[in-house]
Amino acid sequence: MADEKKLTGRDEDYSAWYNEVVLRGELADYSPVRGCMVIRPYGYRLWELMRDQLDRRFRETGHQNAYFPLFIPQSFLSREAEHVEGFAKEMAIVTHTRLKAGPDGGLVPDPESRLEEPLVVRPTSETIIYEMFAKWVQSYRDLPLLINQWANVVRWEMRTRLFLRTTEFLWQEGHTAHATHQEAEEESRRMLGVYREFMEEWMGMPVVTGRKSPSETFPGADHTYACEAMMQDNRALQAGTSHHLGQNFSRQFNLKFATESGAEEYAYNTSWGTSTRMVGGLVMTHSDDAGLVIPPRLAPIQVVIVPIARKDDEWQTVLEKALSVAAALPGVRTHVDDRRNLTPGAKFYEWEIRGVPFRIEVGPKDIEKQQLVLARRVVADGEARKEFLPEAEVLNSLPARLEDFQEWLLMRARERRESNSYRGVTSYDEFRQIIEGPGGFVYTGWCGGSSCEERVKEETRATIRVIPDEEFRSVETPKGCVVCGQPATAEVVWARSY
RNA sequence: CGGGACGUAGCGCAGCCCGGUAGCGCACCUGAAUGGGGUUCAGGGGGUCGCGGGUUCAAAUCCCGCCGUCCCGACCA
Repeated sequence: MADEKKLTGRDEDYSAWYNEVVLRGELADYSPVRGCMVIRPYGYRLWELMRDQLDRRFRETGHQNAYFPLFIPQSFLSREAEHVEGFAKEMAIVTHTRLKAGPDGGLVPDPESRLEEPLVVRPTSETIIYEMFAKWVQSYRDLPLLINQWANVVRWEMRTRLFLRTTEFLWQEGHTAHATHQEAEEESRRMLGVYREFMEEWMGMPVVTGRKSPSETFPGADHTYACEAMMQDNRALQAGTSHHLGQNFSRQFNLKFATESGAEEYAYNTSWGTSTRMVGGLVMTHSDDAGLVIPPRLAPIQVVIVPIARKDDEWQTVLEKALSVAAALPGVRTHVDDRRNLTPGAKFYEWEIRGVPFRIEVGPKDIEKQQLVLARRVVADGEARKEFLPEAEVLNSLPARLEDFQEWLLMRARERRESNSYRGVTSYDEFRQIIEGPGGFVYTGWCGGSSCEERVKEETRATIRVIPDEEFRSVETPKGCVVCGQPATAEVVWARSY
């Protein structure tokens, strides 16, 4: 029976392991609607903590929140040709506004209520937002216009997976309008940097940043930047994107402004987004065979305190001590597990599967010795799982220990990524052996041709994740394309992805 | 839309081949003892066996049809 409670091992079946960790960690649950997800309170709190951090950064960089409609007139989508082509195949469409009794006793849409123009449920909001921007912008003095929206969107994907690809998901989409190409370019780079900083410093999830190849560019964008993280099965996860839209949308939505010299010009737009998918990335970056591992800065509960007692009179004393320990940790998100009907061991397992960074145990023996038992969710090889420390030391050192653990998780993830990255690969055979074997990030030269990219995708299911930014590039300039051998125009990162 | 599997209690499953009182584990409820790594014992509640039809004295079990779910592909800004 103990076996039943164990998780599927990470290395045995990664998908099953991931699902179990998410479900049993109580982040989310399946919903009656296929492909949709219920985010449970614990998972939602985690999302709120992420959201608050990002939102603060958006405000610090001059953005304001606003809200736009869920429904978009179908015709809006079709104004930008590439945009509609990219999204047309995964859309939910509203065509009627009433139901009536059908011939079989069930309900059918009332034909008389058919909408003249169908509404699509937003898969992203560029069209409706730039329609509004066009009304708001008259002069260069109205620019830049820096808006962000927290919302839900719907994309009717064929196959879904908790947090990583759900039919409906929560996200944030920033939309901006600028007077010049350069300003828009700076904006899209700036917001990519905001994402990267958040992912590394708060999620402990290192990312490779760079530009997308044309085939992976957002439909309607001039070019797209992205943050790519490596999961524990060595596949890539696109965790955030930032698009420079050029004047593609402003031309279609008539978003014009008067310049200083009185001339009329189309604005330059950017859009950028991150979603609840980041929660999945967090899970697949740190968690282990015992369950979730949540970095301290984002953990809904940072320290759980478990009182331990045999008899009722002991319980009162021990519980009071547990509460006083919690009170002595201001600014730390603590939780005292005062449930009387569970054994301590059962509680330990439960808080481990929920990824709480630190656990403090308080028993009669500890009170006597003025000590506490401290356990970190994950320790380095060879380190003790539990420490018996004087109470004062635990209280004084906890804030620093939380920060240490945060840093340690990032470092561990970075080391894992680097040991599964292959630089300077020149032979296609070697390339295939890596992708089809252990997997990982493979850095090679690329001629820039889409046919080489397509061939790799067909043969290995790997794609170009990014044309990496300078700091991620290997030292030598790539000599030739790993596929066709022609002169390379850039170094690229290949991987199988989610 | 192709290939494969599965549908029995909230969850995980056995039973089906060979038709005959619907079972097990976990979870849940009650009581007692327990409590420093998944406590133990005793008692209890919970089911149109995915749906429809057929064969039969009798169907979870055999036959036919349908529906649904999952996995692998295709798809995935």
